Parts: sequence; structure tokens; C-alpha cells
Amino acid sequence: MTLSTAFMDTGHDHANCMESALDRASALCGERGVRLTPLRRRVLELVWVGHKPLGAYEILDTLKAERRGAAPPTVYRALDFLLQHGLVHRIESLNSFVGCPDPLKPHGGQFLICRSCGLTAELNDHRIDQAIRNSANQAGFAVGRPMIEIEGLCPYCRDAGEGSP
Amino acid sequence: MTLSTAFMDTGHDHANCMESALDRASALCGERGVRLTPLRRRVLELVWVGHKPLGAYEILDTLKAERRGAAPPTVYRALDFLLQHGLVHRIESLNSFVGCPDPLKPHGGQFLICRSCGLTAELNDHRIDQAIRNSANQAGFAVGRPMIEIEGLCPYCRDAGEGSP
DNA sequence: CTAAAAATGTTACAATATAACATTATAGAC
DNA sequence: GTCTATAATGTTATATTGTAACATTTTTAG
Repeated sequence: MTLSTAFMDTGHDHANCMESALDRASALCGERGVRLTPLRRRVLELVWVGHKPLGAYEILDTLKAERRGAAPPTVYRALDFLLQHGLVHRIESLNSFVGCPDPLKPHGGQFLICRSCGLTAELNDHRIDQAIRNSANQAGFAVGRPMIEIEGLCPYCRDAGEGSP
Repeated sequence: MTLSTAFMDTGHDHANCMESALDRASALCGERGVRLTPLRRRVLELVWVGHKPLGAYEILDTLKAERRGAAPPTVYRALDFLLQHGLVHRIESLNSFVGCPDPLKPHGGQFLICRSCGLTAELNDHRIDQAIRNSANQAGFAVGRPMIEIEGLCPYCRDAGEGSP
């Protein structure tokens, strides 16, 4: 089977991946007339350090080493801003945050989350969305924001036999 | 449009609904040789008081009035048991718990959650599940437990114009 | 330059969840 | 029935996650 681009190749150029995410964020904020301040940019950078969701207090630990007086509101306010502008997603099942590779169109997230290594990929499959809307409509429900978090094994851990050793 | 059975009719016989849920739970525990103790049964009952997710500390508040020395572990342990046996689901986006109407076959939940009144319905639409598995397979991901929580408006609140007054 | 607004700093605390160990209740062996 | 191992619950303390409220600083707009 051919892998889609959902999961990053293990050896992908992450420096470039991260830089382009920050550039997109910068452009988006410019267009919207909102400010990607150094703090917000730094928090976004930290979230993009890996393709793995990061907890607010993990981010805080790093910030504390860099800024005097970083405290929970410091990071939660930055995250609120980034969430509002679709630059990060919150992973509800992990109380964690992950960078959004495509912040332009607002969307509830479809996430594949590896239970072994934490690697997380964001899908945006219209067929899933459509299946959900069909089913919700049948129930008379007006869909707002669908959230999909699928726990399982990423291609690398699956092939390594993780999860059933 | 005809409503499916996903959302309870406003006037449904909830006493019966709840009683049958408890009976199913009792039978299931009997078959599995595990004990639905008075405490566990009571917690399940509380979760079934409505078709709305309930927080652990809301349950605890009620328990405290009934048992001397009820504490967080009291309710979390009961909930762990109920979760393990599929008798309740955890709603990740609300840090809350809701009774499962069909505990026999294990399944990740598909939930429609009303942002206005909290009413929650559990779907189990094979087409949604299939769409997810197709997409995940394409990404080389081994699906474990899919979790779907869809925020929106239930039929009653939607018709009442809630959410856009 | 100055006033208003936005962002951040700071302190305190709320809400959710778990660890660790003591005690009580239950089931099964005998 | 009694004893013992196991399961369940009680109890205390604490960890983790997230917010409220107000002070200060920075930025923008006039």
C-alpha cells in the first residue's frame, strides 16, 4: 500500500516543514490584521517542534526557561489566540495541542493519533465529513463542529509490532 | 423529515428507559462474572438520570449526600469499572460521562452533543465507521478506537432557534 | 504625544484526576 | 461455618489542567 501524505515521512525535512507553517501563520495573521506577537509565534513554534500533541504545561516548562514570569495564563492565552485563528487544534482526548497544517479553511479536526509514539496526523476527508452530516441530518441534528480523534497505531509503530508485542 | 431514534422524544418514558439500562447492565455483569455493586449501580443510575453527560464531581456531589466519606476515588473507580464494561462512555470534549444504550458490542462512540441544552445522542452508523476506516487505511494507520463528538444543536433547540437568537 | 486598546505579567484559585495506603466486604476452599 | 485470598471501598494527600481578576506594559490610532 502507498502511504498518503497524512503521516510525515520519518526523515522529512522538519525544519522546513516548521518554517513554512510559521510563514503561513504570519501571512494569515497579516491578512486578518491580527498580531502574531513574539510570544504567540514562539508558542506556535513549540507546538510545531514535532508532529505530536503537546500539553500546555509542557509548553510552559519551555517558556519558563526563556522568559521571566511565564505562567499558565501566558501559554493558555497564546493558545487561545492560535486556536481562534485555526493555527493549532486542541486534541480533546489528550488535553494537548497540535499545529494545524492548513489553517485557512476552518474545520473541525480529523486526527489519527498513535497510541505508541504519539505521532499525530490530521486528515480532512470529505467523505468522513459527509457520512457524519448525513447521519446527523437523519437524527435532526444541526452539525456545528465535528471532532474526530482516532486512537490507533501509526504506520511506523504498526510495522514495528507495537501495541501487540 | 422523520426523526430517527437517536434523540429521545422529549416525553419518552425515562423511568422505563433508565430501568431497562440498569437491567441490561445487571445482566451483562452477571454474564461476565463481574459485580455490579450497589455503588457502581448507583453511579450508573446517576449517569442515566438524563441523556446529558454528567461530570465526575457532579456525581460526587450527589453521592456525598448519600454516603459518608464519598471522595473523588469513589466515583472515578466506579466510572472506570463502568467504562471498562462499556456501560458508560466518556465525552472527552466535556470531561463528562454518559450512559451507553448498547453496551454489548464494544465501540468507540459517535456522539451528537447539543451545545444549547446538553442533550446527547449516541449514533452507531456503520457508514461513518467505514469512511473512517477507509481513510485511515489509506494513511497506513491501524484504527483502534475511533472517537467522534459532534457539537451542534439537537432537534428541539434547533427548532427553538437556539444558537442564533 | 497622548489616550485607548491590546497584550502580557502576576497572584490566586477552580476543576479534573490520580497515587498510595488502610479498611471492609465478598467469594471460594476447606 | 470459618478462614483466607481477592476485590472493593474508604481515606488522605497531591498531581494535572485550566481560569479569574487585576496590574503593568506595549502597541496602535488619533
